[in-house]
Amino acid sequence: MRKSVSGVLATLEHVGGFASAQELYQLMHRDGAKIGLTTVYRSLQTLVEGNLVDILRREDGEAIYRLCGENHHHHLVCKSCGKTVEIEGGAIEKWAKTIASENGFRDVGHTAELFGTCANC
Amino acid sequence: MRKSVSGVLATLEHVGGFASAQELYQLMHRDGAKIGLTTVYRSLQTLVEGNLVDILRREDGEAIYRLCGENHHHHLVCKSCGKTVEIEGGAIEKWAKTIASENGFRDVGHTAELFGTCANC
DNA sequence: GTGAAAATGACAATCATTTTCATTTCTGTT
DNA sequence: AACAGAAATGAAAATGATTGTCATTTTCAC
Ligand SMILES: [Zn+2]
Ligand SMILES: [Zn+2]
Ligand SMILES: [Zn+2]
Ligand SMILES: [Zn+2]
Repeated sequence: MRKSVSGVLATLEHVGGFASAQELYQLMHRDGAKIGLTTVYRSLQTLVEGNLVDILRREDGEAIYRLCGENHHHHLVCKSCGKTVEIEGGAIEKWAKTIASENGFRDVGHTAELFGTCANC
Repeated sequence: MRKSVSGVLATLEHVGGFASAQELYQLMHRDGAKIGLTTVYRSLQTLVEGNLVDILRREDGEAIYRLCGENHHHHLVCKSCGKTVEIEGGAIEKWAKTIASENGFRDVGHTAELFGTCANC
């Protein structure tokens, strides 16, 4: 694996959760890495193509990345105050698998997010 | 309701499924409507705030809109050839409601999409 | 009719992402 | 080592959706 790619991968491991390309770029620079923003984008693309990293979207459309195989969960987000609860998605995982096999699909991933108004709002 | 807002709403009804702001703007112009792109965005924002319209994201991050309460379904998309299957999401609807009430959330909506490789690819 | 307030739209600004392209680094060959 | 060609890099420009600005128009209550 290219040095730039493994550097981005290491940074993603270090943050633990989600991070955008811009955030990763800033983090790497704060740690003294000499990598360009373009290369961060290219490395992320490589990692996504190699199924090492998942890509999802923030609510504003910005792409965020996370390691595959990590503690997989979903989110329940309050539209008003932003409060976020991490959700175990067992039921959804099962559903995704069922639907996939019913339709002859392989290597099926999924996104699922819940959003509403929390008790305080 | 403002004229511009109901115009956007009508266009969204007419297309039936998902549409981006830019697409709606073009459609409305093709039909002779004199509405600015800015107002299309503002009307969509109003509709989303009024819970008349849902907002999701295309894979490239572009925002797409659809009427709430319409024949609600999810998608199973082939990453390779783009083949798309519409999915009845009964199990997900139930899951969303359960999670929401367990966490004291109200007015909970959700997004859920499946993506993989179809039998032909 | 008057004037305040809301709505509109042209245009500019913003911001993530992609493209371009010149330069640097790598890799194998003589 | 010297060389050539390929791959990788990054700075800067281009792109494209979305948002902000602000002068003008429309609406509405009095
Ligand atoms: Zn809240
Ligand atoms: Zn899941
Ligand atoms: Zn396919
Ligand atoms: Zn659903």
